[in-house]
Amino acid sequence: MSELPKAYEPADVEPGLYADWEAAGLFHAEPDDPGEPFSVVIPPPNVTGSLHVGHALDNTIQDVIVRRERMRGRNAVWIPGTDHAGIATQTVVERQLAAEGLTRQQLGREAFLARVWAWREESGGTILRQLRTLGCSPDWEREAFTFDEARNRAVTKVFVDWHAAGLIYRGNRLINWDPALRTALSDIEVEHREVRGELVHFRYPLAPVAGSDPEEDARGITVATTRPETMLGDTAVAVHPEDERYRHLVGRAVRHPFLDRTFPIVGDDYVDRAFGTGAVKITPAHDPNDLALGERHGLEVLDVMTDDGAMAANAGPFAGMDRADARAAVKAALDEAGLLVAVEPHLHQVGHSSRSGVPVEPRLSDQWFVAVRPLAERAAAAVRDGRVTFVPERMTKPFLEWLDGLHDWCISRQLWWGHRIPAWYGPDGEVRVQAESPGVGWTQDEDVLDTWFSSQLWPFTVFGWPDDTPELRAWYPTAVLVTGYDINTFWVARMLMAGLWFTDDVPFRVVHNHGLVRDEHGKKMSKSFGNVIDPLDLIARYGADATRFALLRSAAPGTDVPLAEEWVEGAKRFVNKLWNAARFALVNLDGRRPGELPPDDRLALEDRWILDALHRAHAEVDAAYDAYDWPVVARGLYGFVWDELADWYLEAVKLRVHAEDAAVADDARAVLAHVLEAALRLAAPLLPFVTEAAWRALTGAAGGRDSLMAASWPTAAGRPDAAATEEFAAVRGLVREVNRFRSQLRIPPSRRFPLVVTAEAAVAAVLARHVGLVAALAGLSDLEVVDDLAEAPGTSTIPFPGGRAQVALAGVIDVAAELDRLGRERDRALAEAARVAERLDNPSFVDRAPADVVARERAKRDEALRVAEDLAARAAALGGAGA
RNA sequence: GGGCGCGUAGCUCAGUGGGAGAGCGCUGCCUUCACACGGCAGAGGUCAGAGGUUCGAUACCUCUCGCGCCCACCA
Repeated sequence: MSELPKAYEPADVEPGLYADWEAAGLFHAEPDDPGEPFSVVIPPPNVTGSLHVGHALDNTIQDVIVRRERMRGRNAVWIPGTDHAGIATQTVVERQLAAEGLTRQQLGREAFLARVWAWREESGGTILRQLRTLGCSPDWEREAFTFDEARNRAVTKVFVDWHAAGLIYRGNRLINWDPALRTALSDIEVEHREVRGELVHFRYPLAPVAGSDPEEDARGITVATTRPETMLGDTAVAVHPEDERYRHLVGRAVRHPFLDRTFPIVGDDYVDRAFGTGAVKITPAHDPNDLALGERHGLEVLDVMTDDGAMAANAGPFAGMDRADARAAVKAALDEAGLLVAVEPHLHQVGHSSRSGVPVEPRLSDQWFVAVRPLAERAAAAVRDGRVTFVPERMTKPFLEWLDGLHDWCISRQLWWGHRIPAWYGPDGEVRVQAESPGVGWTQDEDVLDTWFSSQLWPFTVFGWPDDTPELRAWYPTAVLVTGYDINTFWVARMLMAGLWFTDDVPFRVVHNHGLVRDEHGKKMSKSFGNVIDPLDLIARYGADATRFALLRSAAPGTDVPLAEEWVEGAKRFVNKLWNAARFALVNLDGRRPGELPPDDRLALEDRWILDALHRAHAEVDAAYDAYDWPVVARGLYGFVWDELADWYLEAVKLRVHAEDAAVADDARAVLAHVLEAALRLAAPLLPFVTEAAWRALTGAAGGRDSLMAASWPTAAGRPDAAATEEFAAVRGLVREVNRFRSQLRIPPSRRFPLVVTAEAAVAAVLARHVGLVAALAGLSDLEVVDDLAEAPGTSTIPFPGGRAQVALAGVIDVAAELDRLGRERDRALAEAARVAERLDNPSFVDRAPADVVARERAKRDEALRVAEDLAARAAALGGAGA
């Protein structure tokens, strides 16, 4: 009879619903649609990518936010798109070429780019398609790409404008060079890794001067270095000017042992006298500190390496060697020349390219830079005055500190795939920065821009900037940026800087940082470790809802997200539970649709209680949604649906929906329909598929625009009723106690039996009002409530808010087990009483603690003592009976 | 070197200045008319350690130990 299958099968439901939503245009928004504008832009994934579990988390969060805002009546839009990902994409296509035995140089720039575009056309949409299976609801009609025509126009404008403002300049500066990729990198593309290296001590002989001591000259000066190969580019030795050991040598020169040149010993207080030998070899071309020192002393700058990290022609006998080989060769040559003094192991941090993994080479190079100071200051101000806030808040401080220490940003890359730099070089060496070529004879800069240069403009270029569009006016600034904390520096900071500069507004009001998805033991997922979880696989086996739920359940803001496949399985069970709650409703509602609640005087205790529980769950879940506190959202929904709605309310309401009295049944159905429907709405953003399927069945909605997606967000779903909850707790307490007996006595749930409960007046009154309910829930054939608390063997005392009751059970119980239990409970009660009594004996407590706390403690002590007495008496009685 | 986070049940984690919790796992019983992707019952914790504040600390402060992350141009 049921229209719904017994078990929820996501694969049968999800694709159809998604297609229906999309066809109905439910993802699409126009700037002049009704409602307060609300927007989110996707952190554009690399076109090369496919959906990994981190994307799944990031996009689930965005989807949940956007879906809820739509339901709240906002004119919400979520902009999808991809990033051209300069280095990553170029590498992928180069690898394909390599498989064909080709290089990009062989192809030439134009042909190579054509090839990348072709590849992008073919497989660039993969990840966005995969987002659909996850249930994501961006406005697909607004898809953008960081390297399309519109974005290119914006990038060029930004470059030209910043150049005109003096914020972009070309300079010969020390940059991070990736010798494998043969391009410059920015500082944040360098990862510092600890490396076991060597500190090599060697001597530079002094160049003799008139009157110098030949012995001292030969002994020279000993320096220490982790990079012996750079000595080929040394142009000075530096000592601390007040170092007694070396002061007399300042002004002398040393002779290079392998190259025909000499260079000076200089005094500079940059030198740390305590480190190494107190004398430092200076290589201005390959070390930032050395360069700074070199500038102070007018030193020569000798770049001794080539683009691919080999020693250059000026490296004498070492020319042509790879820098790693040169390191060993120089060391050997020093040893042979008798100049090697000592080699000691040395642990230190070495910068590696985050793109290719090879050690970065600091090199002096002609590159384009963004002068970040003025931009960073504006960004920091926006954070400090609260125009932008971070969730969680603790991300703020490191962000500000990072902005504070920011160096100029090297934005030129020696690649082909990317936005071309709009700088033109004239025949006479003149440089012009402008969108179009100045004319014949001018050639454009060969380099492209750092990928992040275009990504930083994303929140406004997706809305058509630099044009003044309706989209930009309606949806900018965006509401919240959802991203992992790991790219706050790469991306978030730069969007903030660019956004403030060009739009005079923040690009987003909230930065919501989530963590990284890890395995269930907090380990990073990696292919080599074999602990990678594929979200598409999870979706295929457990469904999108379960995958979303499992992710968000652990996704506390800013905290890494542990995930195990079993947990997704658990989430699926929850989805199935919700489904079956809907099935139950469907078969019992007898065609009734959710609508008005019956008047208060026709509500049963369980109705009033579940409405109170709904009220509390609604408040909790709503607040958690607002706070981006996903675990609390998930727990709140889970607890309400499973523990309260399914385990108690549905059981309780069965009595009445099956009642002969049609009016009674109808009232029960009304509440059931209302509560279930409200729960579906509250869960809809997180579990869009199962809730939609259930909601359609429940409401008879036709689909299309008649969708839960387009339904309104509950505002006052439940109603507070603390008294009902307290009264229902008495019912629950008694039912649980009976269940305990049943379990202990191994009485099957199907077997019904009569029960007599003796209780103190207050409790008896409550229970007497609900004998039918208790009997139904506890599976009793008959329930008698006696207003006279009696002590009897084989009974169980149940404390209730207003007093106690005792359950007397017919039949034989396991005396030994019961005595054991009574003993333990009595010990517990006595320990509790003793602890509370101790507290009450303390005059300071009685004086200083609030009166209600003291009163509660007194009651607690008395109750514990009484319970202990009861337990003792019952144990005695039971012992007597059993003897 | 600087900054941040975390140590609570076997595992993953909530939590609060006055009653130690959840999910999974584990044990026992149950084919109860929404669900065996289920129901009921149960076992299991010196809340890392020390000191301080307080009438009272798992919670607030300090320190110690352990784990993790980010940032950083000391050769």
